[in-house]
Parts: sequence; C-alpha cells; structure tokens
Amino acid sequence: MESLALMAGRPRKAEPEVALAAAMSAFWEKGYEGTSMSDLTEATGLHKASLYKTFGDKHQLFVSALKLYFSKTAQAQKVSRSGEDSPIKAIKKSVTSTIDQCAEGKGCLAVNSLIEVAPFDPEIDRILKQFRQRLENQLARLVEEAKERQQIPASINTNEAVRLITVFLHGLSANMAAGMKVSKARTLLHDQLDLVLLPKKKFKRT
Amino acid sequence: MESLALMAGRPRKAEPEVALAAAMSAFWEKGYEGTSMSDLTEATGLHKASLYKTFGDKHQLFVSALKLYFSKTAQAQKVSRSGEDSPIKAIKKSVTSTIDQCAEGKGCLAVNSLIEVAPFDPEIDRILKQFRQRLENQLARLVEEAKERQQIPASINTNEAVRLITVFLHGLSANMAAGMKVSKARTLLHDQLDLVLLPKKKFKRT
DNA sequence: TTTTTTAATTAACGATTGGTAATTTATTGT
DNA sequence: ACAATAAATTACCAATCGTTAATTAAAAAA
Repeated sequence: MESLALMAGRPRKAEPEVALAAAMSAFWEKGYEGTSMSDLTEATGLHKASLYKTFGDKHQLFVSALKLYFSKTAQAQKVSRSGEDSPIKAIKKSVTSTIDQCAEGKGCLAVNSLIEVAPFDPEIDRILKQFRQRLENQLARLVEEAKERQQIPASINTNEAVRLITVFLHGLSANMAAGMKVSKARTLLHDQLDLVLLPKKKFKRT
Repeated sequence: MESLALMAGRPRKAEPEVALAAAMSAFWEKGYEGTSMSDLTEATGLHKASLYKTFGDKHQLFVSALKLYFSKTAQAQKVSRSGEDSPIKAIKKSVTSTIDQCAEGKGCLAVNSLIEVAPFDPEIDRILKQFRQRLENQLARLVEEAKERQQIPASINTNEAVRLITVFLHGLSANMAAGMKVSKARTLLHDQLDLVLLPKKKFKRT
C-alpha cells in the first residue's frame, strides 16, 4: 500500500491533515466545551461519523489538534529566529512570533486550554506542561548564550528570567483573547524583555 | 414592608446573598459553560425554579456573581493595605492579596472569564474592562504617590508600569488555574514588582 | 379560620449534546 | 461484470442542556 498511490474505496472529501487544521482553528476560536461536534463538522466539512472514524472521539481530536498547534507554534518560532546570530535578538523574534500568532481576539490555544481544560483534564494538563517545558528550555538556552556573549549581565538568574517572560506571555495571551491589539502586546512584550534582561540599578528607598 | 421584619409567605431556605456567593464559587471553579443549572442548584441548595425567580436566567446570575466577585476582591485589597502608609508597600500588599485569592487551582474568576466568556459576550466584556480600569486606576494612584515620596524614580512611566504589573498578574492567574503554587506565584510577583518599580542601569550591548 | 402571600417542589418542555449503527455511494482489484 | 474496500450519508440513540408551568407547603394578615 503506497502512501501517495491510489487506494481502494471511495475517495475522501478532505485530507485528514487539513481537517485537523480546521478542527484546531475551531477549538482555538471557541474553546473545548464551546466547540460542539456540529461546529467541528461545519469547520472540517466532514460528517460526524467520519470525524469519529478518522480521529476518535472529541477528546482525542482535541489532543491531536493541540499537538498540531504546538508543532506549528514551534516551527513558527524556529522560522522567525532562523539566521539570527544574536541570542538576544533571537529571543525577541521567538517570543514576538508567539504574540503574532495570537491575533484576532483568539489568544493562544495553549493558554486558553490552560485555564479552560487543564484543571479538569489530567492528560491535557500533562501535554501543556510538557510543551511549556520545551519552550522554557529553548528560552533558557538562548539566555545562557546571551550571557556567554556578554549581551546581558551574567548576574541574571536564567530560570527566573525565563519564568518572568513566559508568565508575562501568558498574561498577554489572556488579554489578546479579550481583544488587546497585537501592536499593543508587542510594545508591552518588548518593555518586559528589556526589564528582565537588562540590569537594575540600586535605588535608595525611604 | 420592613427589610429585616417578617414577611408574608413561606420562609426561604437560604438568603439570596449566601446563595449568590455559592453560585460565584461554582462559576469560579468550573467556568460559565462548565457550570450547569444542576451544578448551581447543588451549590446553592436552591431548586432550579427558585434560582430563576430570585436571579433571573443563568446569564443574569453570572453577571451578579461576577459583580459580587469584584466587590469582594476590591474589599480584600482595601483591607490588606489598610493602615499602610508607604505607597510602595501598599502596592505590594494590594496585588499580593489578589494572588492569595487565586489559591486552590481556581485562578482568578475575572481572568478565567476574560478568556472563556468575554470574547463571545459583550456585556461581560464591558464589565470586565470596567473592573480592570478601576484596578489600574487604583494602582496608578499608588505609583504616583510613590513617585512623589521618592520611593521610586520619577522617570518611571506610570501607565506602562501599571500595565506591566496587571498583565503579569493575569499570567500568574492563568498559571495558578493550572496548579501553580501560591508561594511560587508570590515570589514571581515580587520579582516582577522589583523589576518594574526599580530603575534599570545602562548596559553596553555588543 | 379563612384569605393572602411567598417560596418550595414536581414535572415537564423543546433543543442540543456527544456518540453510533445501518445504509448508500464511489472507487480499486480480480 | 463482480466482489472487496473505504468513505459518505442518513437516521437515530440516551442524556443533558437551559427554561418554564402547575402545583404544593408554609408562613403572615384578615
């Protein structure tokens, strides 16, 4: 059985990959509970029974959609910082691409799910934690590189800096879900990056 | 008809205020769509029909619960900073009380709603924006006071500082909804406050 | 005691939910 | 032409959703 070759049986209306991408968009826009099977059939162009046959039940479909979201996000970050030699610029490009992906009042599927489904769904919780760890490791590596190249002070605590950035990203995502403009989010993000990655000066308190 | 006096008719099983508080907890824990009318009857001890008679439909009940949440939050902040003369300490106490309220893996009802319902519900969106504005005005006032007392440098942009704090708070709330410990959140919050309210030093980039 | 008032309770409404079985349509292999 | 295969399609399932009407229970007022 060849992958590209002709197969027996009635030909499918849509490739599973594009149907999954459509399902991902639906979940992203309306949330897990907010997306009904009818919404999914409308989004994918497939009928209920076909969805169940191809992807299993709603939960399994959501898991697949979430994983697709992660791979797309990771690839977008990779692309956005490709060819960038400066670690600190790579950080900026990487996190900015995350923000850009949150456009159109949808926020970030990962953060939305963090609030909406993770508290009641151990499997989703595990997947989200895993993805978050990958993102944080990636950022930590770049911070360490920036230190080595003396772009930022060596006194900075890498893990703390990474946490301050990712938590802030989550906050931006929440606000973008409720309509914050991309331009506003980018400005705030760059302010935060400067704050976190540049050293502070002693200041006498009264 | 006196407010505290006896009224004709069968006595009610629970005061509307305590029923509303119970409904608020239910929405807080499970979200708007995730909380069914059955959940609400169980939480309040009232039957469906009584809930409709007392609070209107589910949406009106949610609006009332959200407003109760705001008044409780505002009061908690007020109490936590009462008697505190130092503006900068008042800021810390105020925002820390917000974090403390997010305990037990529920996050903050306002941030949860920001993601889950605001994008599809103009009325909730308006209420949330209004509440957010009140919180930001409160913080801005304290930041200005801190400047006047020279606790923080006058060079700080008040609105920007306030935004960096509130967005970070939203990020913390999202993470606490998914299980981040209160102690961890408090540590990160204090790091962020120091970052935002203390001046940065010039650093030579390569 | 009877009337009035208010809330509790029961029962039911149509619509929608996630999920399946049975059947039909369209293609490949023999 | 005739199976074999795989997907589309239709119809349907029990359960739950938010919501409401009708009735019953318990108190105050007459």
